[in-house]
Amino acid sequence: MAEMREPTFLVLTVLADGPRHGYGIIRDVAELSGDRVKLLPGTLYAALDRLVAQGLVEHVRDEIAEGRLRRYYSLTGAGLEALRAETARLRQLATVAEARLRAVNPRLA
Amino acid sequence: MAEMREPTFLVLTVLADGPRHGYGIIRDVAELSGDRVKLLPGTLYAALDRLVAQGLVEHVRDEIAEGRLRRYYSLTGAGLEALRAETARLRQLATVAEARLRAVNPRLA
DNA sequence: CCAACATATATTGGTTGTCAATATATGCGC
DNA sequence: GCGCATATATTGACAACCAATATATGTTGG
Repeated sequence: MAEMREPTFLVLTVLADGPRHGYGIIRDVAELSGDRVKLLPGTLYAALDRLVAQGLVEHVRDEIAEGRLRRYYSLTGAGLEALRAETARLRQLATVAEARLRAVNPRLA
Repeated sequence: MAEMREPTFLVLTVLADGPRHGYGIIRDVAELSGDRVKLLPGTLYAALDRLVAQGLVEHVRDEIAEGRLRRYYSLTGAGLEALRAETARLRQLATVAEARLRAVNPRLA
């Protein structure tokens, strides 16, 4: 699996909690990231199409709520595995960088 | 500061340990990542130019070792801060995703 | 009542960082 | 002398993202 960027990672993370529709994902990503990441429509819908094509996400159903169409998406098994792998990679990156940063501090103190 | 990709992040992480020349960064990044990330020359030198232009890295000196030129680069104060911020962001991402993944497991077991 | 705003999906054009490939040159080992 | 590690550099292509715009419905406030 190729490199995954932050917006894509957060989409998968949100979907790990259960099916969501596009706009719901935008809201949840904003909340999950403390309003740091606000997905733009172009980013989100392109990401969903891509993730479906990659088999990490599937389009599960459509709903009409309050007159508006909602397209629901869900994580696949492969998507869950990809999220696990990606999370482990991020954790490892943070861990090695933190070790280096701890080693740097004393020299500056 | 805009989004930082993995190769760029690892370059900063390596430089947190002290000045390095380009090829040394390539070697250290490979080692640091357990051979998972092997920087290509195009990626590295473009990243160094960009980081210098952004003020996160500076070109400190040149050496000639065994007949070959070595261009040494070092983290700036801004670069160290950027690395700290980026590391915190990665840790936060990993943490929230891990929480969701822990919540998902029981439903599947 | 209508204007602004939230909800909801979609497309288009541009930017950016990376990959892939190629280039050049030196030192070392076989 | 040939290949390999060392060392820097450039070019073209691609993938994901941002910015902007578009369309349409429901809700809320003046």
